[in-house]
Amino acid sequence: MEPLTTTSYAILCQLALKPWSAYELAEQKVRYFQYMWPRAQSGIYREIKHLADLGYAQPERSNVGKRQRTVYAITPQGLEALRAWLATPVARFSMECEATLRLFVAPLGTKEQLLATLEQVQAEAEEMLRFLHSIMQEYLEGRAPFQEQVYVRVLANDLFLEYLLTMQAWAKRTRQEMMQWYDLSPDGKDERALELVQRLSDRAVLT
Amino acid sequence: MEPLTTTSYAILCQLALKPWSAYELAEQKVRYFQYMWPRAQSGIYREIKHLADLGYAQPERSNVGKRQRTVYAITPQGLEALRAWLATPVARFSMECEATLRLFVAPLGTKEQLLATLEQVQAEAEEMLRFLHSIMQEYLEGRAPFQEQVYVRVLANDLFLEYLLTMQAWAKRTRQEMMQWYDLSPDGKDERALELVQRLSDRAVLT
DNA sequence: GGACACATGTAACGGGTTACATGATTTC
DNA sequence: GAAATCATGTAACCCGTTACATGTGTCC
Repeated sequence: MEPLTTTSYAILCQLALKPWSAYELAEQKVRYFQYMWPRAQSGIYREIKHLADLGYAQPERSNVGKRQRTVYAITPQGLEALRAWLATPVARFSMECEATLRLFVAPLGTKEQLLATLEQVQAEAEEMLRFLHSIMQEYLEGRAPFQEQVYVRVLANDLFLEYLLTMQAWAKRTRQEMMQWYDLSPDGKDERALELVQRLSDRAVLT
Repeated sequence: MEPLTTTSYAILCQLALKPWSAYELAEQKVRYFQYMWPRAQSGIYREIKHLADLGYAQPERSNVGKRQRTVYAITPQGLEALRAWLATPVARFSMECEATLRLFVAPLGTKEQLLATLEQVQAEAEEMLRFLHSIMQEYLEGRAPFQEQVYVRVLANDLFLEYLLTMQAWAKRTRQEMMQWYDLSPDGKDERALELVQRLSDRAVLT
């Protein structure tokens, strides 16, 4: 009855595939928690307990040597909750990019600072692109975890890829644009700016 | 000294342009708080007080009729803080898209549910695209607020546009792909999936 | 003068974070 | 057998949220 968060459902999604310990979910084992839905480790520990309290996950304590270990499995009620979730309206997608905010007060800083910011954006996009590429190789070689899910996962990775390429390309062309500037003042930049606005305006027309 | 959040700096950015009341910042007047950095109204009220406590913003109380009104102006220390911020490493960009998570457990639901989810993503992207288009028109007609900032703002809007187009195009082609499926089971979808993986893998190679 | 939208806030909760704690295993 | 790292968690703070409160113009 009580509404769960998307993070709760993300965990339930993982449990639907097989039982996991909180540690496994929180660490890099589940890679989409690193990139597609990053959350702090402690939040996962808390949330999975919450799921257990609701009866959506069944904890199973065992011992590895002297250390105790708790593995959670999804329950029939948990599966039911997941199914119900799929029928609800989806949460709005969103993006956060501090670099664009910095552009709004660019004239307060230096051109070098702004270029460095954009370089950082580009580098982070490229780091994730390399990671994504290695994942795609795993699928091609048939050795990915949950290889049998490739037909749906490729659709999610498609978005992730295009999003990263978008970020990378933007950082690149914005740097190039800015490198042609003498400084960050508005002087003489109006005409070119309106040209760009016109281009954006055209592209924003729905087809 | 104490580290502010990006939201604090987003507010400081606005104050750097001119003084505002919390109400003006929180409501739709500042459009990028709606789309580029959406935050709840009450958070803005709290954060701007915080900025005042730190001496980064100067509150000026006045009366409109019988109602009191607080307008905040940036202080020299506030400007200095903004400048210092521009020199720090930028926060990582991020995206959240619940729809991709739902793909991971797609077989639990129905094809219709998934298609509806994707339609919703597409519709939301298109709504924002229409909004962005109207903004671009304002610039072209020279009547945008802060028109003189067009040369930097267009760079931010460029990213926003490409990001929205990416979301829209993805939702569209994923729907089309899925409409060719008989159901959500893996049966017979492997070959096509690996074809798509190969394409993603190729695109992910850095140039 | 009642309804309703505008303007300006406060209260309280929860989910996200960082930081810390502690025992086990491996390494050298 | 000391150090480093792995595995498993707890504590506490803070940002973001929703919900509520209340006064003020405006419309009819």
